[in-house]
Amino acid sequence: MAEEAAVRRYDPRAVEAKWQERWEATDAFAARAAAGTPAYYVLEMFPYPSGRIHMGHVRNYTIGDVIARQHRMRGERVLHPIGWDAFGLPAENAAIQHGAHPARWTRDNIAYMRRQLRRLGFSYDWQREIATCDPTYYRWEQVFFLRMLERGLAYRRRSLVNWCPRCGTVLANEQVVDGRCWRCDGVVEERDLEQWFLRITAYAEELLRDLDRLTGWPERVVMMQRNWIGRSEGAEIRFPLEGGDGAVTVFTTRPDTLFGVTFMSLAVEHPLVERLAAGRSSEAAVRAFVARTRKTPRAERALGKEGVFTGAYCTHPFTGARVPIWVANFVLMEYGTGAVMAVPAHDQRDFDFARTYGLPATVVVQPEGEALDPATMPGAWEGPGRLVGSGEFTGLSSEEAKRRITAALAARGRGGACVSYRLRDWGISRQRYWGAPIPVVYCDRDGVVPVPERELPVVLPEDVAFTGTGGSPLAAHTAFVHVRCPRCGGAARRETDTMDTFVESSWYFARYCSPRSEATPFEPAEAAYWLHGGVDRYIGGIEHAVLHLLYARFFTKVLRDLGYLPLDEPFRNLLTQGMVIKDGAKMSKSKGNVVDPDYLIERYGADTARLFCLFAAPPEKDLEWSDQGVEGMSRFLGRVWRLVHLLAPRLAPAGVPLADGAADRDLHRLVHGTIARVTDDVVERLHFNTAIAAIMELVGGLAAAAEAASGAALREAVDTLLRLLAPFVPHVASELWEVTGHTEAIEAAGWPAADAGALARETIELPVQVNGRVRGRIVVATDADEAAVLAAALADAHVRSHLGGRPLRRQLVVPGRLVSLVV
RNA sequence: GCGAAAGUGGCGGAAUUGGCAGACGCGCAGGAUUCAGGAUCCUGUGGGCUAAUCACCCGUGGGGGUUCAAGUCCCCCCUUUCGCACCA
Repeated sequence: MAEEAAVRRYDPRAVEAKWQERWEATDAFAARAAAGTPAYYVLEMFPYPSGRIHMGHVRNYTIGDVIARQHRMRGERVLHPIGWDAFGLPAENAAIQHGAHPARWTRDNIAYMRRQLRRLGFSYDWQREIATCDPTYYRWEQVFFLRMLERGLAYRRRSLVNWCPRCGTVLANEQVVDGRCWRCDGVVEERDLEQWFLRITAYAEELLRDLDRLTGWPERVVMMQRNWIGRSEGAEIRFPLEGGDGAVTVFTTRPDTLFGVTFMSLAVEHPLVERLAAGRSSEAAVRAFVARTRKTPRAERALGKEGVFTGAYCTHPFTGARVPIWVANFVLMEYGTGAVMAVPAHDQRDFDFARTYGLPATVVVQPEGEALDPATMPGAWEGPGRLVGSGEFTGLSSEEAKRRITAALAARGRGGACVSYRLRDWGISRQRYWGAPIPVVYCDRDGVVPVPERELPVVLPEDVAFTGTGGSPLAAHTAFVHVRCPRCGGAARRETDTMDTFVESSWYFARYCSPRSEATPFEPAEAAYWLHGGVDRYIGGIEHAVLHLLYARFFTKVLRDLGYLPLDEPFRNLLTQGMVIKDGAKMSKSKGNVVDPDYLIERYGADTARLFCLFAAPPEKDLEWSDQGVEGMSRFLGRVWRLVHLLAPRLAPAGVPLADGAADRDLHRLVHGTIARVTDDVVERLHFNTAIAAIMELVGGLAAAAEAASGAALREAVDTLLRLLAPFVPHVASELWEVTGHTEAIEAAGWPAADAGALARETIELPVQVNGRVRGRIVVATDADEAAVLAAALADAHVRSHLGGRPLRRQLVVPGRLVSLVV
């Protein structure tokens, strides 16, 4: 085409730089509250400043940006902030290995990544940027900690932690993968340390109950949290020790099997073990077993059930029978009471253990239509049935027996109903430098003393030495460690552990409402406006399904109870985006299959990168990387660029009426059909791939109709096309908006509304089925009645030949859909 | 083992409430333009049968069922991915 030579070439670099500068200069995406105007808060999980962004970030933030931009165009006030989850171990490792101070390393990384995010054109309110390593941020975290300490929600206790000898540090549970360190792959050991805990278990019931309210969350995530909290209803039962001194208390979900108990199993860490074995012939064997088991990593313990008899007995609460007490490697001290009543006939673990050690089994639950025999059973019967050999409870169903036995235990003072959770309190102490200091000191006289609030923040000192050996550098910083006791003024020692970085990410979403506020963490008016019932849309990876998303829910409830936030749940709607896959595996440095976003922006531009991430798959599914797919998106934008330039001189001014005639009417209909589809896809379904497909069809239709359509119809079509494109590819849409004569920013143009009238058609084509197969198509008036449609169907020659003159057994007209004939 | 999600052309994917399977893109093929390549534009593209882009048959992991009509609903099975994993 001769005209094409005149069209300016599409140069993404120049276009994108131009608009990014303009957005920055005008602070275009500042979130400003406006009473009476709807607020919309869209948030993507903030990044760890690792050095460079990866394609997963690009995908995550592009999804959020489309939503933010679309809501802005709908006239809502949008809060779309960004920040940095800036504390963490990699910064400290960089210091040890390369000598760069964690603060410096982190700041440099943030600077580089911030530039990358700007180059992608994300519409953040940069005035609200936060970094969690900033004392003005973690200061509030220290305040929260003190408040939790006052309420007993933070407490100190000795416990077993994961220790990686090769890294010389404690690891969080989530950093232990199959018993090995996630970074060096070394075998993780257990260590007994004093640790700070947050009492998340106090909120177990509410955290579980409120899952039902999270209707905007993926069912999968709700399920994972439900399993993680792991609520079990059952009974606590006390078995008095023989000799009259105390009892073994167990938790069981199967009180109905109580009469089938043939022994007890205690965890090796159980406090009774030592006392029970003391002075007996079994003492040496028990000690050896306990010592050996405690040295064995959890993962290896699971390989076989082992145990040893303590020599001691307890007494059955109903029968008075002697029950031997064993120590077993598979019993967990952290769950229930650390002691299990063993019922080999009705629990597979007990069955296996009993087989190994020749212990007896007693059947007390008989399944319908079967007679179990302990001698011949291939395994335990764990299902329901009717009770046998269970005294006064014999004959009851297992469900009924659970209730009655629990009640009888309570009446005798031998136990009662009990609820147990799998959820454990959250250990937040980290023997690491690069984290928020825990604001307490230890005084020989006064014990644990909180740092007075007026002295906060306890600032993390920067003048420390990184040797990589001998524990946290903080412990060697004498000015930091040696302090006066705030209570007695005597010599005291400061806590040198820092907080788990998951603490910072548990409340950052709320800080964005008033990130510079110094008087209070959350200004009530701002929080009320933006957080009306939670973040409207939260977007991030499924890997946080339990940890971060559970901690943030917990923190929100605590902050509510402390009077800081009027909020029960942090995230109203959650979108978990899939991974970015290449050559069949998740993109990762170790697999060598990463695509560098910088390269992509350099070669194709940010708009192409964004468009590809959105088009290749719906957001919740994994995205398969395709170099050719990227080319395709680049081609599409080039086509739009040329088409709009070509049509620009022909566009009528706004307000000129459409011409009569099919050309304008058809284009008008296509335009409004596209608006309806794209709006539904973006707002309701969040399926950007089909939204983009619809826009592509509009581009195709527009190109085909261009010659016959009037300047007015072209104006409507081109303006609409650009507005629909704006959230996805904001730079090129902005540029073309200018090219087509607009002086106002495209963001101000608003989101187009579909005109239902434009979609109306005079005629409609319907398929006609004969015996369930399509045998013809008829064109009828849209408002034709059933008889007219049927007559048209029966008049179709091809349909008639398939009917073969046979009488109709059934005829069906589904209005607007099809005609179905049966012979 | 328990729990969940998924399985559709050569590939990514679409089909929103049971109503024309394969939208859109990639790839491929043919053509136009071009010295050539690239770029761009046009046409075709599930399989079979066929001279045919007529018609007909088959087709959404496999097998059965419900229905005028099933990718979609029901039952059984297979495969893959993810999560939890001795939780008493």
